[in-house]
Amino acid sequence: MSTIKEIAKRANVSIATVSNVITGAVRVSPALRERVQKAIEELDYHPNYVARSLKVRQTRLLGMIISDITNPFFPQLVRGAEDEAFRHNYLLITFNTDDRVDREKRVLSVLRSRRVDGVLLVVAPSATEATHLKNTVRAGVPIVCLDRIPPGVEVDSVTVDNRGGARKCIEHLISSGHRRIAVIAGPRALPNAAERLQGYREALSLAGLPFDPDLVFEGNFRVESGYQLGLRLLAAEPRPSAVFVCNDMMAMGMLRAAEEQGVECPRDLAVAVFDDLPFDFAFRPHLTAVSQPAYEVGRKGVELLLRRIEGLETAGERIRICLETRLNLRESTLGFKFPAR
Amino acid sequence: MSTIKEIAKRANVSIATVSNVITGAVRVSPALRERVQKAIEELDYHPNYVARSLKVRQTRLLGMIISDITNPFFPQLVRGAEDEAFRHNYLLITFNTDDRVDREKRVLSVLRSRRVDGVLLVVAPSATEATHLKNTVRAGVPIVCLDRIPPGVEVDSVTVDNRGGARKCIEHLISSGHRRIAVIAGPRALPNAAERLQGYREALSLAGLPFDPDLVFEGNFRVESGYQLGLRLLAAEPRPSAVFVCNDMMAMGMLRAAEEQGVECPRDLAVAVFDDLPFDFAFRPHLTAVSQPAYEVGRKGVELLLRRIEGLETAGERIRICLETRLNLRESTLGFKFPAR
DNA sequence: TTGAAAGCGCTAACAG
DNA sequence: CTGTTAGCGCTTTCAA
Repeated sequence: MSTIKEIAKRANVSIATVSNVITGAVRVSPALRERVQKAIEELDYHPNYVARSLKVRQTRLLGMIISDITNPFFPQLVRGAEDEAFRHNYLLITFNTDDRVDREKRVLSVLRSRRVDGVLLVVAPSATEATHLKNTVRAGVPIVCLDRIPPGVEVDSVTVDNRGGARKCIEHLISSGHRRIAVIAGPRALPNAAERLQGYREALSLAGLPFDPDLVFEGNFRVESGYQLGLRLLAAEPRPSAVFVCNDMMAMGMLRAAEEQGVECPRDLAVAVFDDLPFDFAFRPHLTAVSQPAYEVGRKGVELLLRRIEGLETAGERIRICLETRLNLRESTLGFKFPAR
Repeated sequence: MSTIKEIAKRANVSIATVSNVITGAVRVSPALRERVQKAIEELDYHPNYVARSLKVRQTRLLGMIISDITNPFFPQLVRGAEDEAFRHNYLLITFNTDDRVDREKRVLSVLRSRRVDGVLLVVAPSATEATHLKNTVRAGVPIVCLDRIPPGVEVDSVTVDNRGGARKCIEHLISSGHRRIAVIAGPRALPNAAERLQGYREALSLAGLPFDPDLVFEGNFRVESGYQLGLRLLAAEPRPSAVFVCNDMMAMGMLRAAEEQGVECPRDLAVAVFDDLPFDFAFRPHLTAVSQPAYEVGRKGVELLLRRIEGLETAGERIRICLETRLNLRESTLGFKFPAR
């Protein structure tokens, strides 16, 4: 690969001049500019961005840490971030932590060595305090948290209204006549899981319905736990007429459990889900779902991060953006009919 | 952020010694090593990998170019690549091209400037010759193509056996008694789409069945085209008893079309798909599908790429790895019953 | 405008 | 074993 020196020699100018035509920061006479451009063309020259990064102390690299790209919520998120980043000439380095804090720590350390200009982070749930996050922020690496807000750390974030989304959803079930509404919740250590459960309780309380702890089944957001809890839930006496499942993965497990037990949705059981799969229309039945603006979370996350990086936001003032959800009503709840008494 | 100089000063050693304890390449006495490590700890020092990259002419960065992370085939692919890369201390920079060649060109140029050590590429289909690929290879940047092999370029690749997978699938339909089997194919410009169609024809031919061009519907791998072609297909007279859809996205469109037209699968129509969605168990009906080892394609792609980078493979000899598919039989075809005559 | 030169933070001879 | 030093390829003063 050719270097700036070779271009300079071939074009008979100094390396400074080559640099000037490339960056465009300083005016260069048309004659020289043309000679330089010709040389660049002929040698298929691609300026060494590593050297540039070292010099200008800016890599235009962003780290993106998520839990698992294989979880259908994340591709949209990542795509939104990538599009926005690329638009501003930033590149994204992505990582999966599988929600493990040790992975997160290691990745963050790697990213600091790489001198990324900023980090987009979907935090791994963790009971212990987040010193690795604080260290990173203190070292001057801006972090924007997506989807989840880590407790006890002052950090910018873009999230969705989990509580409100869940509440709307439960209100729909209540107004459809349901009274015994079970919930398959996420791990309580995850703030947004907790918020969804809170929305559930809030809706009940607003409607004057009692909260029954026996109707709360706490899972871990994975398919398998949805399946196991689904089995337990279906065995409850009397069986709830509706379930609210707090994420898509668990919903799929739950649906499989129902199928196995010969419980038909929506005939025997209304099901509503937090998270709207992009492929819902291929499901039977189509699921009533709280839809999150995942693409927008990623896009806005980068937008905010870049403003931080460029110092456009007031230092010391954390920004929290919260996006709205939408409730999509479909047959998994609309198709349920209460038996005539 | 602190530098190697500051560590050296604090530990009272030369910067070379600091470098030596970090890289571990040269022996350092325990006393000095300890002092250095203490200094690193205290200053929360993270070696500047940018500077290192410049010096050693190696970034340990891999570019990964896919068409769209939002397409459910790719997350697995990317995950496999990322896991394998990270295991070897390489990082992945990912891009979406939406199958547009202009994007691909631009991305490749960016990656060359970034001095990535290698590129994993899912090529955008293109009629024109791939000079940008050739240039990149000629410049010494190893490329491994995944999933698709660009025609006319000598390049390593990891793909799956599209032809064989399709053939197995059609053979299953034939042995189930189907004779009028339609196919919703991918764009013929895409080699793997062409291969799937070829597998279809091969199976027919092997079974001594005639090939009917009217039963071939060429789409573009997107949901919408599956839907449109589905409508046309269902209107054919006499209606085929089975359809083979050449990717998951089109299958979903096709299923929607069937639902709208009141054609029930598998009662009225058997459906088989190339691509097995990870969420098939949530679908009704469960789909008979040709499953691709996407994770493995990504993983093996990185494995091969790293061997190239490290010069372990014979130069000038291109390597083509082709992975097997698996046919998963499910109710979308098994549930079909031929009417008694 | 153009060019000479210093230096970004690190590694790798090389000398001691 | 430890330290000195010359770059890696670029940007950016500063003088001319």
